[in-house]
Amino acid sequence: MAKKPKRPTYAEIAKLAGVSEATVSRVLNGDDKVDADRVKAVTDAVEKLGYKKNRAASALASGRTGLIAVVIDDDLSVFQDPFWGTVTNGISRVLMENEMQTILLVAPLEKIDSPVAQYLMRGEVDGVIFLQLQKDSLIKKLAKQNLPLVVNGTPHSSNPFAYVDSDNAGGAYSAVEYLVKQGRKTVAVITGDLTNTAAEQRLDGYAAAVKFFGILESKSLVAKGDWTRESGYSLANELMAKNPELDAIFCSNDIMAFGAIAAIQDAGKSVPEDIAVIGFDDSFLAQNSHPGLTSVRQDIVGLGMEAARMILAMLHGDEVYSEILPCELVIRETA
Amino acid sequence: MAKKPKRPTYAEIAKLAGVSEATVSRVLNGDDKVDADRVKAVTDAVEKLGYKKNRAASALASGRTGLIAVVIDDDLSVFQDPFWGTVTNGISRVLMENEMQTILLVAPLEKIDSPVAQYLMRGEVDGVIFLQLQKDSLIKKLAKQNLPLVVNGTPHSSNPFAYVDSDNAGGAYSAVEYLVKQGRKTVAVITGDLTNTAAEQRLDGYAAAVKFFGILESKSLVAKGDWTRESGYSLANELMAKNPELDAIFCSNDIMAFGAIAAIQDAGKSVPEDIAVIGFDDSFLAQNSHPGLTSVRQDIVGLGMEAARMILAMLHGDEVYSEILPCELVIRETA
DNA sequence: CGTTTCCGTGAAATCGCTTTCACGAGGTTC
DNA sequence: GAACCTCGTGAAAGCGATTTCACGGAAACG
Repeated sequence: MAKKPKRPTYAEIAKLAGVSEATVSRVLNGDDKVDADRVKAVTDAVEKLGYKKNRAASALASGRTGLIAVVIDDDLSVFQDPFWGTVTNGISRVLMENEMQTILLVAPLEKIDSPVAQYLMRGEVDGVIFLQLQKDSLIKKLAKQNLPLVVNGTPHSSNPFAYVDSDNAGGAYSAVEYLVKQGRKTVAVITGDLTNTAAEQRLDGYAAAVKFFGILESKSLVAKGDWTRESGYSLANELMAKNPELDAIFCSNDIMAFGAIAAIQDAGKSVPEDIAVIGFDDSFLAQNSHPGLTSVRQDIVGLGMEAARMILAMLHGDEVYSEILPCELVIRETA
Repeated sequence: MAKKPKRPTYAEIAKLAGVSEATVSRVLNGDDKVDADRVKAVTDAVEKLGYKKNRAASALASGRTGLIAVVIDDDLSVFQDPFWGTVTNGISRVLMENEMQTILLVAPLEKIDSPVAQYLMRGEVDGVIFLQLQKDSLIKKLAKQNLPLVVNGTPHSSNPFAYVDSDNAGGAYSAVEYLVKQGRKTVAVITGDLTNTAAEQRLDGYAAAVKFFGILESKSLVAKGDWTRESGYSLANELMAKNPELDAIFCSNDIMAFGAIAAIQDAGKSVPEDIAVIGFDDSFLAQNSHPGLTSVRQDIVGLGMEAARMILAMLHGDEVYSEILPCELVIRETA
């Protein structure tokens, strides 16, 4: 057990500042209607004593815990992809700056009455940030309880909660735009799992660009992948077989892009000379591969920071709107 | 603000069970000297009311917060490597099962009086798990405060705190052993940054195996890298230049292994026919590369789970010893 | 059989902060 | 100038658990 070095309390501050504890509380919680002199007396005393609020006491008295839960659905993807860890870093930073604590909930929450769900509904935290979309039913129930809540990623339906997401469509659009400006005429796409909104949006961005720039539109240029390397490999082969003119492929993530590159090379063609390839995510993989993968970068830390700011705003009682963060094309060797 | 659905308190339980609140507390905290009948009455009442302890109240009264901090030094590596996120997952799982909360502290804590350090010393958490070695001075100071504390990774000096780590030396040893059994005669090593104990241990494991199996020992076979792809690339070139007989390279991480493979291929040789390559970490990269990288896998989730168990044991007042988790060689195509 | 010890138990104090409520001084209003 | 507000302030009542302390009965002792 940790030895508890006696910490100062309101009692000491109040005595030192010559005011009541109630006033100390008011000052420390930013109540504006306190005489300026007393505010100064209190802040001075706080400074002098090196006072820090006792969170437990504060939580007990106010009902606000100072905790924000970050909920990660515990499937394997989390274990292999640094994406969520990075988002969480962004969240933690912002919350810490605001004297809030980030508590991590890594657990499957299939059912609406799973332990995690109950935990959240019990009011043990002041707000929740979901990484990855969870069952709508749970989220709706929590929202109905008035629990401030932000989701990372775009939800399917229009829902009563705020979300943050990258501009998937815009990122895809800029990838295709770049390919066109490089003189590519026949640009295919390998999508992610289309039950996922990000995959959908990336496809939309591709389609919009193809239309806008007037290059070949064809069903045979759209291959439905599932984010895996294998799907990238086999679909690239299919695309090449069906479209002899093919000179570029936009892949909805980096992993599939690597699969596609392997297929292209195995077919005796070269990247980017014969066929250009662009991925999405600008993952560690893309940065360290050989040749370097041209890819669409998302501001992942930014997603986390923004989510945290939104939660804080909600706690503060402000109206909060969903946000879309821009993506940026990082040009390397494959396109 | 979340609407607080009125939760039951000790008062209700006490009334329903026909005992005093003190007894309720005793039962709920596992005090053994309570009459069996009353224990049953209380547990029944708890069950019936669906009671859950209010953490804030409990923390205030007992001085135990129920929080364990996970401290991640916030440099960029954390953002790009899923390693720490994975460890954290393991930690969170175990803690949650034990009704403890994992709070995440992502921040640089250079100085001994950084905000994070102060936070920890203030007794806001019941224990700390450090990911990655921090300044010894801070850790020692915390240990002196009797704050339960576990470190992930092996510390340099013998220190008064417990740690968990993978068997880096053993993993390296088994990689070299495998290479030898495959008939390789001249096995080089590319080390990580040797100021890091993991890098050191991996080198030690390599050296031990080389000695044990009686293959060529030579300074020219030891190249000091720094974990980066570039160092892997250039050092592989150097190794090939200095050792025409070279037929295998053990790299202390996967990234450098990819650099080495690129160098070997650029030199017109093939992997694994001419030169076999083994990495370390069995990262996402290794699993998705082409050809698949043979690599030493650590039980990363296990590291986290073990660290959490150790902290819990400490909280429980048990004696805790450092632990070393075994590694496993995952054979793919590069060796 | 009187006396000491042991133990399970409940009453009540306590942890440190928040918040309600009432009070009094100073300002308005008619 | 009486009646009515307004507004900053302090006293005090919680928040919901834990823990100390003292009590009474049972067991053990002499």
